[in-house]
Amino acid sequence: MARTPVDVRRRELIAAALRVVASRGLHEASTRAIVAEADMSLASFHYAFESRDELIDRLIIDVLAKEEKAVLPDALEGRSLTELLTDGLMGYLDHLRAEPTREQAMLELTQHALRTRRPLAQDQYAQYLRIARESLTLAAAHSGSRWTAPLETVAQLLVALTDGLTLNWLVNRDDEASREAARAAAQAVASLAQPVPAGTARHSAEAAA
Amino acid sequence: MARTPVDVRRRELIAAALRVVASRGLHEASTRAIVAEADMSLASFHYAFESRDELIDRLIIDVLAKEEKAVLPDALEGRSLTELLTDGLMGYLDHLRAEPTREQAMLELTQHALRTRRPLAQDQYAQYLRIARESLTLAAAHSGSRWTAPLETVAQLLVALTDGLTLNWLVNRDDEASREAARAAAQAVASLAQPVPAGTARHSAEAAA
DNA sequence: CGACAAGTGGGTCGAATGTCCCACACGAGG
DNA sequence: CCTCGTGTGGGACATTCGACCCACTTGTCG
Repeated sequence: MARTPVDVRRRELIAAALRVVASRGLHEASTRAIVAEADMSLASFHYAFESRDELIDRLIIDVLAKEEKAVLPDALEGRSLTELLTDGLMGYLDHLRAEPTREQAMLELTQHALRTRRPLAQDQYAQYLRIARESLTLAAAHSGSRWTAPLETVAQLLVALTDGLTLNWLVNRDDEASREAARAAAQAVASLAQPVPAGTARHSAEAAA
Repeated sequence: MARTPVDVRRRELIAAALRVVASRGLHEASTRAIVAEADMSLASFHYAFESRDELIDRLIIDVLAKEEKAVLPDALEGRSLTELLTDGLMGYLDHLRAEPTREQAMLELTQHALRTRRPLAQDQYAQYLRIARESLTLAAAHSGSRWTAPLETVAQLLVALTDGLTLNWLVNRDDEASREAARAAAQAVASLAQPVPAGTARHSAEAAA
């Protein structure tokens, strides 16, 4: 009998649940499918979690917390804003291409939350917005530009774009078409900024988190 | 006993299914929930359709065919490209605000198709692309501009944007924020076009459907 | 060693699901 | 009138689901 403390079992179950959702979809992620993936018994499931719903909630929160990275370009100095944005989006596309099922799982979880736990979906979205804001601020600072539209608005635009590009790629799986669209998107977003005249550059402390 | 020919019963069932999906989500659209909504017996369901899956397929195809309209601006002459795009997106947002559950249902159906009937999802996406192309061509022609990026790419960008804005609004239900984002989006997309010098204007026959 | 909490396994419950069956009600066509 | 094909109703089926229960093992701590 493999005796394992509850909290590690919880982690294992959450990880297994994510794998099942990714590979077979949320509606196939039954308690039995999850425990099979985690190689446990049903009893262990309900020992670790009150209900399936609680696990799904935890899964959303968990997966949400680890979405930190991505999108942030590798911050190369001296590149134009368009280049930085393009790099960022391309990096995201690479990540998407590497783990498409994961991103599809995220989408399904968002939609599930939208029906049953709206606040969770809003938290998720707020997280994306924060990352977008930071990336945009950084990109503007490093390329010597400033946004002509409110940062919050540009961030919303960027998030909407990544969501849309994600769906686009997930549906068509057309790398080249998605890349073209991403390039155009970067150029379009960059048009919402203008160069800061040399000398009036504001100190980059504003670009912090 | 209400004797009804099969084909009208099929239509009624599809309509009822859409209402159920919209109000309660795809996973709650069981055969029983649907026949209850349509006020029929279970036998009528399986007399009209082989299986639930067949109904869902038909629902996707059906709902897909009726998505024609929207996004196309009311084509006012003499307005700038940015204005036309803004109008188009605003019109879409209004539509979304008027029938949020329907659009949410479309999203769920797309995602379902993505897992089980990918070609259907691709058809749906191709349909969106076609509408976007037509709208963009029309808008450029009426505002005396031409796209500096390939039309197909700009269309992909526009579709991605509407998808993203849809998700954004569905999650946050913040009318003003979404409108701001839409305005910024219109401006950004418009930056991918440039005015056609007077005199070199191409005949607008190219703008036809 | 003995008691007790923590963790495990297997079986089971009621509810819901998709599907199917069969006896019946009609209207049309002979 | 009878018959036959198209619908219709009310169950019934096996399967799956989430949840739970209880008897059990194992480590820990006194």
